[in-house]
Amino acid sequence: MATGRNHRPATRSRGIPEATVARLPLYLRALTALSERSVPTVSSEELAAAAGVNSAKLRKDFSYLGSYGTRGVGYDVEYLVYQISRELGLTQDWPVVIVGIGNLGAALANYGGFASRGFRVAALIDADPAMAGKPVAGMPVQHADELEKIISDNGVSIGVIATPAGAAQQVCERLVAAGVTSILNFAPTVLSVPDGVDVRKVDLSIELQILAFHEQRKAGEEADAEAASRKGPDGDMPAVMPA
Amino acid sequence: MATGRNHRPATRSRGIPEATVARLPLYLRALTALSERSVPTVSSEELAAAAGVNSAKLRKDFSYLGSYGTRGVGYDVEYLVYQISRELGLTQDWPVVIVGIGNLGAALANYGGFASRGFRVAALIDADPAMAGKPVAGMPVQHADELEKIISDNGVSIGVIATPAGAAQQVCERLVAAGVTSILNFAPTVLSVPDGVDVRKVDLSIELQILAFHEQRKAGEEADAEAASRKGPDGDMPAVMPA
DNA sequence: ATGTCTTTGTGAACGCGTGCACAAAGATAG
DNA sequence: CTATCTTTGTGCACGCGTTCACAAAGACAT
Ligand SMILES: NC(=O)c1ccc[n+]([C@@H]2O[C@H](COP(=O)([O-])OP(=O)(O)OC[C@H]3O[C@@H](n4cnc5c(N)ncnc54)[C@H](O)[C@@H]3O)[C@@H](O)[C@H]2O)c1
Ligand SMILES: NC(=O)c1ccc[n+]([C@@H]2O[C@H](COP(=O)([O-])OP(=O)(O)OC[C@H]3O[C@@H](n4cnc5c(N)ncnc54)[C@H](O)[C@@H]3O)[C@@H](O)[C@H]2O)c1
Repeated sequence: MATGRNHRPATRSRGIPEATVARLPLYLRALTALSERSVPTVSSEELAAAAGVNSAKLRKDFSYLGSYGTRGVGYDVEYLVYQISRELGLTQDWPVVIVGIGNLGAALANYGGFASRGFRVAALIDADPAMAGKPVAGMPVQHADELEKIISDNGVSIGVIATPAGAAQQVCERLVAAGVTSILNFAPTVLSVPDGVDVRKVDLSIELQILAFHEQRKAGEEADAEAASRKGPDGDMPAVMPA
Repeated sequence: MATGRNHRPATRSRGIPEATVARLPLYLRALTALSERSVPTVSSEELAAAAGVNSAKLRKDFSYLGSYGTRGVGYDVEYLVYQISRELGLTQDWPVVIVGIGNLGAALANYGGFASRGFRVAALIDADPAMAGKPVAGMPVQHADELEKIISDNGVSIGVIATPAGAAQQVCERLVAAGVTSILNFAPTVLSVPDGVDVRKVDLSIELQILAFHEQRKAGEEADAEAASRKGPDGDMPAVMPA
């Protein structure tokens, strides 16, 4: 994702739409749960309910992968787990580095959900000399000076940034220069990267603000319903622009 | 967001599209940075670059809020900060509770970015009796038994779930029953909620899997380019379905 | 073998979001 | 006051994603 670009123009990789790719992990999680309960087959209706999506959407999503269902029966759970895993690239091992081992970075390092799929934390990296060598989640933190060597030695292509916002762009550039081509960014900044590098962001603050917007709207609608008969339809908005 | 529904059918609140709402916090962040540098006005082109979006998109987004720009000049930074803050509901105080004070919950509690906008951590809640009373981020953890009282006493309408996946749905139901109408979910589960309750999810595992997909595709394209002349266009896929 | 019944896979319609391109607005200079 | 120049606000077209609705496919019973 390059500077200022946040939607993929023609990246329907092998014809698989981006929106579908984003839902495959959801299906995979639901299927894994079924697999653990030894359920042999599942219908699109049942699986869709478990994944929290529309069944027509699920069938269309699967149709991009191929015809893996059996009409009148449904989908073979184990087979579908394998197919989706393969499509997502989870049949191979993905070494990941986490940069910035503070509150959040340490929590991520301790997170078990990493290893559960093919992701393996290859190294924890921090710029603070006091952190170097300290064990976090049973793994010694390495100094940022080693970044390039770590990436190269372990063949890391996915990096997680959990540094303060001010350091994120610089860390990003070092990661990319060292060979990382996918970045998961937790710092509240827009990252600029060259073409061919994917960036996904997780931003708590943005999520909360979106919730606040809808929350305010709900409160406003209640108030509107109450005050509807008293005033005009327009609540309170200065029509003129100051300054 | 009700069970299985993940896009808002007719929620263009006052005509503001959901996609626009999701970008407003991005603009707000860029504008705040400009404001701190005492920049008086900014053009759509400059602001769009700072926020990492297309300038036409930015102008269209702002047009949903009203005509706040001046042709030939641009937008007044301070005024726009105020308007967007107001639109997002950030001019008021939003008390938030965090449920599940483990690795992640503690990191969230320690996160400074919460208070920077109108969000205030009203309480930290955990089910573990050993946690009760223990200070985290300078605040005593309260036991889950107190959940309903805390929500009610503080007028909390936004809840953050950072419990294990198995507990999330149950915690969610208690939050909703107690009056919470917006939930930010970090647990890897699909939450079922009644109409009128918004759920947003943050899922590290899904983000990584999406990155892995594109990563695999990049690697595959390189391999394809290399092996293009040797084999047919279809790499390796069993055409038959087993079992 | 034939019929019934379930469920998939997909064609088609629709709506939303994006980005182009330009007319209108207003600032600024002469 | 007029001309020029910059930048906004938006009409329009296009493409993606979602959903409906149904024909085709196959399982299963008789
Ligand atoms: N804590 C949260 O819950 C939370 C939530 C959302 C977003 N964030 C964001 O995540 C980031 C980290 O948050 P945190 O609470 O862990 O902060 P923190 O201050 O606890 O940790 C940051 C760590 O990054 C290290 N660091 C600084 N510069 C570095 C560099 N150039 N290279 C390598 N390491 C470097 C620091 O030494 C420190 O250990 C911040 O950008 C924050 O805004 C945090
Ligand atoms: N740690 C991460 O980086 C990370 C990343 C992504 C997702 N997650 C998810 O976030 C959640 C929390 O992760 P974690 O690493 O902090 O786990 P954790 O086990 O460290 O913490 C979970 C906490 O929730 C508490 N809890 C359990 N049941 C509860 C209940 N019914 N009510 C209130 N509290 C309850 C536990 O006592 C514990 O303190 C998990 O669902 C995990 O999958 C974590």
